[in-house]
Amino acid sequence: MKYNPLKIEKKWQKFWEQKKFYITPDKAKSKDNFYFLVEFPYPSGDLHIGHWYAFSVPDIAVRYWRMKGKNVMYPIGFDAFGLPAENAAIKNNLQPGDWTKKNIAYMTKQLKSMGAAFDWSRVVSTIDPDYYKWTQWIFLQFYKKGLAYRAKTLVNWCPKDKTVLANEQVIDGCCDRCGTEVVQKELAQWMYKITDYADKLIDDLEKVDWPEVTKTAQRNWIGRSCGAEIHFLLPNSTETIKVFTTRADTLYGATYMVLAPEHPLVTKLTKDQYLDSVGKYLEITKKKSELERASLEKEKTGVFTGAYAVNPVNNEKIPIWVADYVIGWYGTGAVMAVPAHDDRDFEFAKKFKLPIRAVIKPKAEWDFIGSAFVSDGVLVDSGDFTGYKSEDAREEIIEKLAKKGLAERRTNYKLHDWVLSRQRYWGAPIPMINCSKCGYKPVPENDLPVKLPKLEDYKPSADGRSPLAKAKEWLKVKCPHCGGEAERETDTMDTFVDSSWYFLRYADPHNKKAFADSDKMKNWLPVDLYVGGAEHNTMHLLYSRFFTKAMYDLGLLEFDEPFAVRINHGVILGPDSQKMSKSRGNVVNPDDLIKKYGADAVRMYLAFMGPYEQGGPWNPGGIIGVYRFLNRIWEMKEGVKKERGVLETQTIKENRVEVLNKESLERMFHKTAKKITDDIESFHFNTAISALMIQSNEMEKWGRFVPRSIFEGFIRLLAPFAPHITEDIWQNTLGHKKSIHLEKWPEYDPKLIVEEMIKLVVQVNGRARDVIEVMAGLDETAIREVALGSENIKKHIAGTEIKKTIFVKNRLINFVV
RNA sequence: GCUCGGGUGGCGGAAUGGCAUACGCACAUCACUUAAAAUGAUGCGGGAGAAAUCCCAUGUGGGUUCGAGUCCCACCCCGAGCACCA
Repeated sequence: MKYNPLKIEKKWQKFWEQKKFYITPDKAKSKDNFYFLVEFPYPSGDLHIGHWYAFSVPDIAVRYWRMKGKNVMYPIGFDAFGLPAENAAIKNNLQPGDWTKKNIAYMTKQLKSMGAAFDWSRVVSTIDPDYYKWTQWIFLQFYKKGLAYRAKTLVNWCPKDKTVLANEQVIDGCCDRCGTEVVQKELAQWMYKITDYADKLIDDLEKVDWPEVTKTAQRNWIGRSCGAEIHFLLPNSTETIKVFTTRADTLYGATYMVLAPEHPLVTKLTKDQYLDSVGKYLEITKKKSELERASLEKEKTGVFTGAYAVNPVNNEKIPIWVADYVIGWYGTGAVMAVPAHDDRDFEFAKKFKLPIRAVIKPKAEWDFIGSAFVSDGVLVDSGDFTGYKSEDAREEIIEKLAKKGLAERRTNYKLHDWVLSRQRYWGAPIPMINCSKCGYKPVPENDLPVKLPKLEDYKPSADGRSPLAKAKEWLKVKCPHCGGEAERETDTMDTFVDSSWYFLRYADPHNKKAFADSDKMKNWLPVDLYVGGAEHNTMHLLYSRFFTKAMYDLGLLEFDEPFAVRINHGVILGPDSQKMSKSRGNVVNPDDLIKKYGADAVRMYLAFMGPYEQGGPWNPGGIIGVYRFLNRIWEMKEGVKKERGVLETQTIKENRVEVLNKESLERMFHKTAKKITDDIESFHFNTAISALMIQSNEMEKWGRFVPRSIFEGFIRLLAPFAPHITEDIWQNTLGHKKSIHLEKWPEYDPKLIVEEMIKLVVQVNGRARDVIEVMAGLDETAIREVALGSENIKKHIAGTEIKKTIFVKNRLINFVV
């Protein structure tokens, strides 16, 4: 019978489902638990090859750890609320709920065709009221502790999607969903106080085994910088202007000050004759978009206010300017400008012909005409501090000013609080009630969930009012405080809120009384291994860490980092090396591939094509290689039905008879088993598959005489990679009664992976000149004798004297002449 | 500009400081076939040579070492993230 993947795969998938193999108990006798998490998909409607990469490749490791005797939980779910689903529903003229549920049903079917060891009994969907009840409940716990609050601030507004966005969702000034340029709007929004955790979020990165890229991305994103706020006095006034700086050592070089246009003192301190020009400047900046303002290409602009500030270290009067290169919300919105030691100030000073005064010098003489000197050095022209090193001067100057009340140490962060409210329909309602008498009051926990009402017209509106405002009946509610007439909050939550705790729910997905039972969480959490895309570095992964830390502080969790180990997978690109997209027409459809080659071949090829962290373009011709490999295994099984007890056979190669003996094949098998064991554990699936191919190439030489014991071991090694074909061979051909996926992983014998005969390289002057086959473990004297017997070596050292011999046991001998 | 990755055959890629190019794809020749597909065998970095064998080659230029794709220094290119954050 020919290899027919379609037929056998369906059959075994059904078998596994009926036998409930992958339904993971919370505890299993004498087995350690292993929580293996992959990012749950967003139900876009169709499984694409990227999903296969994300789920079927890690499934190799899942199946491996199960065979190794661990009780592995591999859950799956759907991140189903959110903008894209809603936009798709609008486009298709459907209810978002109908659209999403249809997609979930279809994708569930597709996911099952993957042959992954998902535990379908734990499936979680964020749109399920039983789920978002707890999303709302967690919000209320945060609210009670002041970690969720409402405030009016400048927020990112997407004019197309008609909603606010978190800072993390603005990419290069544009909405990360639709690409429209984001505008700044002052709106009252619900926020999570993630900034309270800025330090812990940076410092605790030490505790986790995550890729360095992810860690640095998070550190950069949080952007901690330690420095001081320094008070500049205004002449004839008690008022001061505070500036934030990390370079107090350059204070003597401050020649002017710059306020951001948003700074509250700008109009107040501007002198009469400058009011016109400053007013005009403020007008112009207001019209600029964030993107324009942030553009580095444009020339710096600014105006003088006519006012002066006094430098606290030397009582020098310096002019105060307004310029939009200073960011209003960061630090104090005001900076002291030290053009000699800051690139931006330098550029500005040159343009407006402001003085440039060097106060830090490297050892050598240095001229500031060309550019600013921004490194640390030694202070010059700095009063009492002349001669100090930068790093000392910083401390001392702050210290001195602090004593006079003119400075205080300060740490600033780039991180903003997380704006979680969205003026859109398709999300979990924020469980708050707005009473005209009492203000905002939380929905009593007993009334949760606040269910999302069905709305005929759920489209967003331009005025920033959520569509839920149209649900008149739903809106009306009694104030939980005074009992009077009140209205529900109409904003919904950002989807990232839903996904910030889903991994907790998998531990206890059907709990009606709590988001998860604490004993059940003990079984599984924190997550042992989390595999997902690098695009979540500063979003989902940061938010989840924040949730975990906040919930830990609330006493809801017993750990403060959610994911012990993180692996980022690469992205599969189209054959043209471009990102796959329908408009480009370079989308690879996994369903077609399965029909042609089977799920085993698809998963194996994805694992084989390169390092998992790397991803890369899909090569349409490549899959045939693993397909052929599986076919050869399929053919090979025919000869193995019976153990023939053959210890030796032969094959003819290049007209030479090659003698094959079972012992050396056995040794090779143990080496292969070790290689594959190590490779799976380190996620090097491509080299593991290569080792499988090498082993099978060797076994093929045996024709119909492949020793059964070795073949069975091989099938077990192959099982995590190609679960269907191995199951079929295991049960149907080899006649085992139980599933291969309940078998133990082959343990290799360390004694057998040591070769008896080894190929030892003979070098002359570090260049390989011969290879000799010798007994393993021979010492230098013996090897030297054999090596010097080689004709080619004799030739290379003829007429010269051996000055030195380098000998590496079992590897090489090198004669230096 | 800063931070983190990476640069190896026609292609995807392999190599604890020790035979560079494993494994696979593509390609070529042969076998099977009326033919093709499938399958199998052989070859496949460049150069010289009948061959044995030798020389050159891991982005570029230096260095360390008996020996460097691997370590160090400088530079070039590609990718990702951050970016007027004081």
